[in-house]
Order: sequence, then structure tokens, then C-alpha cells
Amino acid sequence: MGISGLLPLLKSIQRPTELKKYAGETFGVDGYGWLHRGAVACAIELAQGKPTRKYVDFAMHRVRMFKYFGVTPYLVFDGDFLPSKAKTEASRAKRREESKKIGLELLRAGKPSQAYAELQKAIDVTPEMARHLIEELKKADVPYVVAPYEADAQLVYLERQGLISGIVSEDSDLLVFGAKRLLTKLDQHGQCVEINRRDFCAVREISLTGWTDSEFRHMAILSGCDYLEGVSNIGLKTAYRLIRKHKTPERVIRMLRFDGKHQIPESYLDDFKQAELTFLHQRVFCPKKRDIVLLTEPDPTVDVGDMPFIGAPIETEIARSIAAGDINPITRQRIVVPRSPGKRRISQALAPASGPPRSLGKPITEYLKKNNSSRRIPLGEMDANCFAIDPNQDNAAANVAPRPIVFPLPRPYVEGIEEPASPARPYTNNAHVLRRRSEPISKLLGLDQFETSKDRRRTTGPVIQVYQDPVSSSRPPKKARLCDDSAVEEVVRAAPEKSKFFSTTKQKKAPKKADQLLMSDDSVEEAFRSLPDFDPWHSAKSAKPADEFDIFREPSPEAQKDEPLSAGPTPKSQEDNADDSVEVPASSPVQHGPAHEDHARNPASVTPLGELLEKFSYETAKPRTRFVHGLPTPASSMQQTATPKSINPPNTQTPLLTPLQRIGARALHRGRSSESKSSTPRSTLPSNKPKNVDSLPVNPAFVPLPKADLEEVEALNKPLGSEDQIIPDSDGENDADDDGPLRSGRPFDLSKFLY
DNA sequence: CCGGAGCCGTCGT
DNA sequence: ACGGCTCCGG
Repeated sequence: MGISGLLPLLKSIQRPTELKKYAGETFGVDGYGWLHRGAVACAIELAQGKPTRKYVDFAMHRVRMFKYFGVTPYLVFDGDFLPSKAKTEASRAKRREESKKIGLELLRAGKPSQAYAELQKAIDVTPEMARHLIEELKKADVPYVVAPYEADAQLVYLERQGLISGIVSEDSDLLVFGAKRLLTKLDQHGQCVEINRRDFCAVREISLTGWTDSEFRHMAILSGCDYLEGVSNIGLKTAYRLIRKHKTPERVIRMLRFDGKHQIPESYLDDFKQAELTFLHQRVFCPKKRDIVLLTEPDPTVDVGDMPFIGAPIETEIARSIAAGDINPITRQRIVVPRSPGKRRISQALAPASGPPRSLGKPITEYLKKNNSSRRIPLGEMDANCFAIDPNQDNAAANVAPRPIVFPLPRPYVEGIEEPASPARPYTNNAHVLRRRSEPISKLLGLDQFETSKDRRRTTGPVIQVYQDPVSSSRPPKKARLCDDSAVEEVVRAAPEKSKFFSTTKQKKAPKKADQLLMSDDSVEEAFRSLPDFDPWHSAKSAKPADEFDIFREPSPEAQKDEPLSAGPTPKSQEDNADDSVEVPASSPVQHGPAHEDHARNPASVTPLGELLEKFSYETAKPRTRFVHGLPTPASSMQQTATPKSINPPNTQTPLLTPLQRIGARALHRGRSSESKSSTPRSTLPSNKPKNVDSLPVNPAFVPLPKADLEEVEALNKPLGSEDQIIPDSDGENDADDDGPLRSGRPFDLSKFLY
């Protein structure tokens, strides 16, 4: 487990978002997680040694989802265990073995459900399974890499190298490793939560303003992490206070020992340092250099030899083969892929020994069986089947496939680039091990209204989510988001595909629709309620809102589906855009190109509907702004400085700003604009301003989190950028643009998404 | 604040 | 059966 409790602590900076907002970018993902899910689904088959590859199907479904949203997944698989974790893994392997045994007995006893539950515990993702998935990834030109050790460190390295623009994971440890942009809680609909390192300064639960990565890391380790058990009775909050007060771990520990309230092992300080060094310098594979490097280069004075815990050095050629998935990172034996290309020949040659290759499914079983045995297992374990599968492709495979090693570049991965480290060979199975401690990322979103995972999405992103389901048809857009929604809907209509996608993924649609609608309404209402503080303003709005909503609804009753797709430009879309611009003008210049169009549209947006929308937007926006202002964050300061100009200035900066920061900037802009123009003071009150956002009278503190989230979400969703300008781009547009081209080109195959 | 107990919702067969 | 979340006591 990672740092449990970390996510809740960062709740205030978590913003609901959607995968589609990141179209055009490459995100690192943990391949293990995906494989594990699939493996659980076929636990029985695996336990019985049946040749199943369902886990690959599951993972590929996820891959298709990413592609569908225009996001390139860069899969990262775990490698060997770090020395410090070897023991835990060994014990886990033992438990899994026992579970498997018990599970099979239950199965024989005619207790399927219990057996299944037990077998789930026996599931372990093996390098062989990863290899099976890798074969599919190659076919789909999806970049991947097998880390020499932990995927977490590898993911952060890729992010630092710019090979990926963010990481999709449920593991909060990534933040301790130094991840800058983390997407968690990704669901089948593409909804997720973004956590930006840059927003740390805006965390409300604790003041991390000015905190360095080092201090943050110390806090995390002190409270307990994967590499070091925490001191009892010291959780994150306490650790935070200790670090804040004493600055260094040494002093904190000294102090703790001094007052004797805590039991601190003799070796604690050394262990602490070791844990930190592991976070800092763990070995990873550099796709550019095609060799092993340290996540962070240590100070020259440090002798790497003194840090065996960061993982043993790995020879370049071996590291490349591991990275490519050709050899088992744990046993260092070649993994033979049955059907895959060109390996067979080699594999046969290499495979030699032991047993015949087994079918894909079997390996797992074997693994389970022997899993207790030593890590590096003899070839014997291999399945005969492996070879059997595809002899044909050998030639081609051998030539072409020489194993694309990791793809150095994000999207444009070309197989040709890769150089085959070595041809595949015999394969061994065994290795097993599981890794991944999953970390609970607790929920965060739930705040809004509903919490179930399913509902959550919708609720969370109240606005956004609402429209998402394709099936669901009408759903009044709640706020600013509405615009997007409408656009989406249109899109959906045009292309039923999405709906299919959803349907395929799940059948909840119908129910969801209803829920969503309800939710949306509720959310709206809630939003209004939240406004209460400013009476004048609020009252006026509250009255109108309903009407406005109605209006919205009518137009977009049917389809709200979700997603992307372009929607063609439609009248509504314009409205939407306008709304967006008002509420959340953000659009990142960097990522999205289409923002410009929005400008043109804006004018149009100023229609009655647009006004209504704007109102909504205000509502939503206000909380945020307020929120932002309240925070003493650098971002706010930066933005303020920029604000003078008001509209544009931020754009240049925006790329650097995080969503929260952007929001703050926007708020400022709005406020100014409003002040200058309308003369309403933003900070204060409630006077009345119909439009101006700044008018938010409510105290940030009072505003319910959910609201803030919504707003944030919207703002954040947009790519970088734009502050309050009236650039409408963003969601609606981007989506439309992005989706349009892609979608238009291809036929809509919903089938892709189906499992 | 921390940490354990209990409740709830999910997943699969 | 598991994971997450809330509630409760120290």
C-alpha cells in the first residue's frame, strides 16, 4: 500500500475530469493494474491451468478506451522486486498459493462463489501475462516498457523525461516519487480525478505552501510507506506538523526519542534514509538512452554501491530485453511467446529444457503451483503449448518484431525504431510475483452528492458527468458545462458509437440516465443553495435558474452522451462555448489547438441562452474564485500579477499554471472586469450582479466543496489556459474538434469497446 | 490525531 | 470476499 490517507489529505486539489480532456497526450499507465483486473475475472481458469487470455482482453479494452478518447496509453509493467520488498512478496506468494489450493478445493466441493473469492486472492500477475499483453500492444502500436524494478518509479521517470504528460494510477506513492500530474479513479467512462503537484500549494487540509518535494517526501515516509513502516500513532497530519516544526527527519526523530512518547527503533533513522533514497534513486529504464539509469542522479559524492536497496545494477543488454518484455525481469529467463512472431524459433532454441511450453493460460497455473519455489525457475515450468501456438509468424516476427523495445517516443512510436534487444526465446514461466500494492485512493469526488462509484462520476463532475452517458438522453446541463454537454449530445446523435461504447462497457445506461438527470437537477439546486449568502444575487438567480435550465434541457434532451466526438458545430455548441468561456474559459493553448474558434463564437453566445448560461457559470465560478482567492497560493499571486491586463496575459502563463491556478487567475480577471465595468465588488458581496462572476458573495469557506469541485473541474478540464477570456474553446470545442476528425475518419465501431 | 470496528457497495461465480 | 468510508474510542 502506498501512503494511505494521502489522497484524502489532498482532497481539496483533486478535480474531477475526463480522459477525453487529454486528447492528444500520452499518459503512463500501470499495466499491472489492468492485467490484474482481467486476471481476477478469469481466476478460475487460471487456477485450473486453462489457457485463457482474458486478462489481455481486459487490458486491451482499456487501451481502446484511451485511444477512443484520443489519449495514448504508455504501459509500464513492474519488473523485479526491490530487495527490501522481496520478503513481503515471498510471503504474499505463499498466501496466494494457499488461496489457490483452498479455492480449488472449494470449487471441487461445489462452492463456486466461495471458490472464486478465494481464487481471486491467488491471482498474481506474472511477467508472462504481461508479455501476452505486450504482444497485443505491439500490434496496436501502443508504447510500453517493463521497468527494471518498480513501475511507479519508471512512470515518474517517463514523466520527467517528457515521454508522458501524466500518469494514470491509483497509487498515491507516485506523488511521493515526484509525479507531477496524476490521474486517479479512472472509470470505464473515462472519468477520473486529476491531482497536480503544482496545486499542492492550494491544499486546504494542511498548508503545503512552499513545501519542497523533499519535505513532502519526508512527511510521507514518516507516516509510513511501502519502504518503511511508520511510527505508530504518527499519521500524515502529525508527520506534517513534525516536519513543519523540525524541518529535518533527523531532528524529528531526535525529538520523538527525546520526549519518549513514541517507540522508535534504533535503526529508524538509517531505515528512513534508506527509504528516501529508494524513492529518489531507484533504478529505472531510460527509453532514450536505452539503458538503466537512476530515477534521480544522486550527488556525485554518493556511492551508488552503498545503496543496494535501490536495486542491483542490470547489464544494458539485459535491461533492454527486460524493458522490451523479452525476458522475465525476475528470473531473467527469456519469455517465450507462443504465438507471437518470430519468437518461436528462437524460443525453441533457447527454450530447451524443461518442459514443453504450455498454453498461455497454463503458465499461470504453473506459476501458482510452483510459485513457492525459488524465483528463478527452471525452464521446466514452461509450457509446451507456448511453442505450439504459432509457428507461422516466426519469420515475420523475427524480422519485424524483434521486439520493439520500449518506445522511446510517446505516441509516434515506430517499431522500426526499436531495436530488438534480443529475440525471444524459450520461455519460462514462473516468476510470479505480484507486485503492486495498490493504494487506496480514497474517494474524493464523492463529495458531491452521490458516491457510489458509478454515480460518483456523474455526480462528481456534476455538470460534466451528467451528460456523459451517451444513452442517457436528456439531462439538463447543470452549469457552464452544459455547453459541452450539448455538444456532446449532438455528437452522440451523429455517432451512436459512443453510446455503444458505453453500453458495451456497461449496461447501466438506462438507470444511469435517470440518475444523472436527477443528479444534475440536484446539483443545480445545490449550487443555488450554496449561493444563499448573497441574497440579492442569489435570490435573483435562484428564481431564474430553473427557467434557464429548462431551456437547456429542451435543446439537449436526448442525447447527452458523453464524450468526445465531435459534435458538429451546432448552434448549441456555440452556446456551450460561450458558457465555457464565461465560466471556464480555459483552454490550453498548448494542448488544444482549436481554441481559437471559440472566440469567434463567443459573440454569438451572448444570446439569451448565453446569458443564462453565464449566470450559471457565475454560480459555479464564484465558488472557485472565491476559493482561489482565499488561498494564499503562489498561483493566485502569480495570476494577480498577471491580471492587470485582464484577459490575455494569463494565457502566456497559463501553460504553466495548473487548473486551480488558472481558476484563480480567472477569478481575478473576472473580478476586475466586473469591477471596472459593472462596478460590483467581487469580493464582497452580494450585491447583485447578474453576470459577473466575481460577485460571488459567498465565502469560499462556506461554499460546499462539491461546488468548488465542479467549478474546478470545469476550469481544469480545459487544457491550459485561458483564463477568463472569452475564449470559448475548450471543452466543447476541443472535444468536437478532436473527436470529429478522429471519429469521422473511422467508422464507429462500438465493438472495439466491448469486452 | 490515530487506529480499529462496522457498514456498504462491488465483483465475480 | 474485498476495498473504501464512516464512526467511535484512546
